[in-house]
This record gives sequence, C-alpha cells and structure tokens, in this order.
Amino acid sequence: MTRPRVRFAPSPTGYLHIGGARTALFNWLWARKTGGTFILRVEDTDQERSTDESVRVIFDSMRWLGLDWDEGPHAGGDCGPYFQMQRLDLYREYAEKLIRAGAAYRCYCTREELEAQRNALPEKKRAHWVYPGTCRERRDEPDLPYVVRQKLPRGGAVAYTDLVCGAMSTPCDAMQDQVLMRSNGVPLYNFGAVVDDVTMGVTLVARGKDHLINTPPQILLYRALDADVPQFAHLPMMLTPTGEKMSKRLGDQQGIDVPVGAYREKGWLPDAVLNYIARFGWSAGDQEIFSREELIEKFDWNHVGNHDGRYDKKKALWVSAEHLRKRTDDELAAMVLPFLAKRGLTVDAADARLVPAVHTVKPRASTLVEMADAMDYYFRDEPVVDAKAAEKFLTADAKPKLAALADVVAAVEPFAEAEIHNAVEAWLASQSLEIKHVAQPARVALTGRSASPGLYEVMAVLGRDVTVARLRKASA
RNA sequence: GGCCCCAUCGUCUAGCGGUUAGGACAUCGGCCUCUCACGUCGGUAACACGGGUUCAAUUCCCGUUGGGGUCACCA
Repeated sequence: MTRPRVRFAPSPTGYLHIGGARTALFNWLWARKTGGTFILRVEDTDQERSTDESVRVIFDSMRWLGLDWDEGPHAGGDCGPYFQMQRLDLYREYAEKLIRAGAAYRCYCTREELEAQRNALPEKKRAHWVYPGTCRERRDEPDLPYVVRQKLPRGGAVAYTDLVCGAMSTPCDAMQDQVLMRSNGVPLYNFGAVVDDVTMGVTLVARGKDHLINTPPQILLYRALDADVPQFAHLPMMLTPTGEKMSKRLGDQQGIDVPVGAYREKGWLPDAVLNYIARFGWSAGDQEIFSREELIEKFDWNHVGNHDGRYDKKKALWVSAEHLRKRTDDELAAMVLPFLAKRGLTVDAADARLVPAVHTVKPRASTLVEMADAMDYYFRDEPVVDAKAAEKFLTADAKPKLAALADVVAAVEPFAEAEIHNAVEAWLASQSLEIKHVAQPARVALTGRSASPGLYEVMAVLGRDVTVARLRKASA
C-alpha cells in the first residue's frame, strides 16, 4: 500500500477553531503514524470573507500546536500552489473536462431568474426548491455569463464506505445539479476540493461530519474525472456544552474557548490541547493522558466513534493540569515567565526563587496563567491583599502572634523549609499554641490570600528578609 | 420541513450476543492536612422507548422518540 496523503484545508475566514484543530490533528496523526504526507491547503475562494490575517492566524495556531505540514505554504511540495486562488487555471481546465465528459454543463440562468422561480413557490415550499435543470440539455453557447453545474445522473445512488460511519448510500435524486464554478471563474467548495484532492494525490479525506452531505456529489466528480476515489473519514462533531454547533459566539456565551489562540493565551500546553481533542471522539482503552508520541503510536480509525459529543470544560482543564504536572519545574519556570510578565512581573530567568516557586504552585494550577497567578506574591514587592482575608485573619488577636513568629523565623539558620518547620513547631509548643492558631494570619501576611502552598515552603521561597518583613508589617 | 447521521452514567467513552455494564472528568463522602490544591480510599450515577430475530440482547433488524448536521454563484 502506498503511503497515505492526507490534508487539512481550512478556509481563512477567521480563527482556527478547536474543532478545525481536531480535524487537522486526526489527519496529522495518521500521516505521522503511517509515514504519509500531511498537506496544508488554503481554501480561499470565498473572496468576501477570506483575509490574509486569517491565513496568518491559522498558520500560527497550527505551528503552535506543532501540527507541521509536509506540503503547503512555506513548506513547498510538488503539487502547489497551495492556495486555491492561485490554481484558477486548473479548475477551468477540469471544468472543461467535466463538460466534455458530460458530467457538467454551462448554465446561463441568472440569479434573478432563479430567485424569481423560487419566490413563485408558496412560502412553505421555498426551502425545497431545487434547480430545475433548465440548461441541462442546452446545446448553444451564447456569449453570456454562465456558471458550470454538475450534471447528476438520473436515478441510482452513490455508495461508499466511510472509515468512521461505515456503509453509506445516497440516492442521486437527493442531490441537485450544484454549481461547480461561479460565473467569475472561481470554483465552489465541492469542486475546488475535488480538483485539488485529485491533483494533490490525496488518498484519505478526513473532515468533520458536517461534510457528510458533500461526499456523494464529490464522489461522482471523481468518477467523472476518472480519478481514484479517496477514502473518507467523517469525524463526529464537537458540539458546545449545550449541544450546538461550535462557534465563537456560542463559545463565549457558554464559557468555552473556541479559537485555538485562546488556549495559547490562557497558558495551555499545546500537547494538552492535542490530548483533549484527540480523546474527544477517539479512545485507546482506559488511557486518558497521552503524549504527542503516544497519540501517534496509538491512533487508529477503528476507535474513532461516530456520534457527536459536547465539549466539557472541566475535563479539558483537568487534561491541561495533568500535562502541566508532567513537566519538570525547570521547564515550567521557563514557560511561566511570559505569563508573569503579562501581570507586570519581570522576573529574571536566573532568579533563585523562580524554580522553587514553580514547585510550590505546580499541583495547584491547571494552566500557566493560573500558575502565574499563584506565583504573584512571590515576586511582587508587596502582596496584593485580599480584603476579606485580611479582615478575617489579621485580627487584633493575631497580630502579636505574627510579631512573635517573625522573631522566631528571623533566627532560623539555614533558612530552609525543614529548619523553618522545626523552629516554628518548637516555638508553638513552647507557647502552647497550635499551627492552626497562626497559620491563616501568617498566610494572609505572606501571600495576601487565604489559600496558598504550605506556609513553610512559601517562607523558604520568599527568603528570610521578605518573610520577616511581611510578618512584621502585618503585625503592626 | 426534505434529506443525512447518531443514541451506554451529567460529560468524554469501553463494550463488538452470555459482563456484578469497565474507565476518566464532574459530583458526594472518608483519609491526609496550617488553607487551597495534589494524592489516596470509597459512594451515587447509564444501556431512550416499543416491537421483532435468538436458547440468550446494551450488542443484530424495524419503528417511535430525542439530538445533531445539511439544504448558497459559503466552506
């Protein structure tokens, strides 16, 4: 069997969204697993909505996710160009081919005429209007603008086996003579995609299930072109938490991130994003957490489910947290730096507090943004004090204890977690106190918050001077 | 509405005729504990419904219901 050639073909009309990333991922995984080729093609034939900015954003997101393409823009390849608007001649050529083969015809009906026909129908029936085939058998070639329409066979059905959905069959009468080429010579999706997939030698088309309906007419096109029909794999839809088609608008409404860029900004690791979307609609036994390599190793079409699912924010965050915890403190330190900077904390990569600080917050963060937040008080001159916490714990009763604690801590040598622990324990015992009597006030004094890593580890990271100063200040 | 697809805990899923229907997230308890987490132990929780086929259906078939997708000179 020849090496698979798969592709991801976004249209640059906005961000790369999480569902699109999933489609790209499944294609990429298959290519990487089989030693095949992953092609990136830009379907920019919608001139109204396509923008260069979107192209840039999509490439950015793909690179960030680490979904590298073997052929496509910036990567080269023998089947370029990889922007559809640069392949217009090719589409014209193939349109002619189809006309000669009797699988397409020129249609001179104007939009106005068609619109009028549709409007002549009773309100209820308008949705069912289909092109009546007016120009189907037309022989003359008037000097008028025309579109190229697909000439569907009468009767019969198109059958194929989908890698995910199984045996599929659609009667030809359920389709219509769709427009292949606009009057301005720019192809529509169903035509451009087929011509490109043929000329790029694509062997497997994996895309969202929303394309299921496009497949039968496309197969007819492959046949008319006398080209090999690729395999198809239609991925179940990733829907919003309430079960609707994903969109930026609904995502915002329901508190989930749809653009891939949002995950980057929120401090997700690319591998975590990949893990979540891979596991969505696909499984490998009981395993939940996968490295990129494991994904490649274990991915297969057999275990891709065929029913749509809903995005689960909490599980997604859990996956994110798991990936964070797999990284070493050093790695995380380097990664969290930009997120600290975003909060105005310029920390030197060599700062001795950095890695220990990361260590203390690692089990408490799901994203790098959360991690940076949890580290805030380590690097700010004065902790940002939560008013409620201060009111509750920095009481008149607590202040003398904090002053005493400051004195105890000031004398600890060396100033390390275990030593601090021992010294404080000894002092508590001598005062007939328990840690719970001073822990929360001290925590607020040191971090400004009522929740934080363990007191002694916080002290050790802060260092003696800062610890003592903060305790004294709070006791004043 | 037509056409197409789908249907196991709240969510993601395992299951591919015979299982105490498994795992994960979430949730609820216990433990750990200076708070919050992490960790750990345990609990609640599902085969949409109705017909068939079969010695036997979550599993196969049909219908109902429900959900989703799609009906452009968008992709």
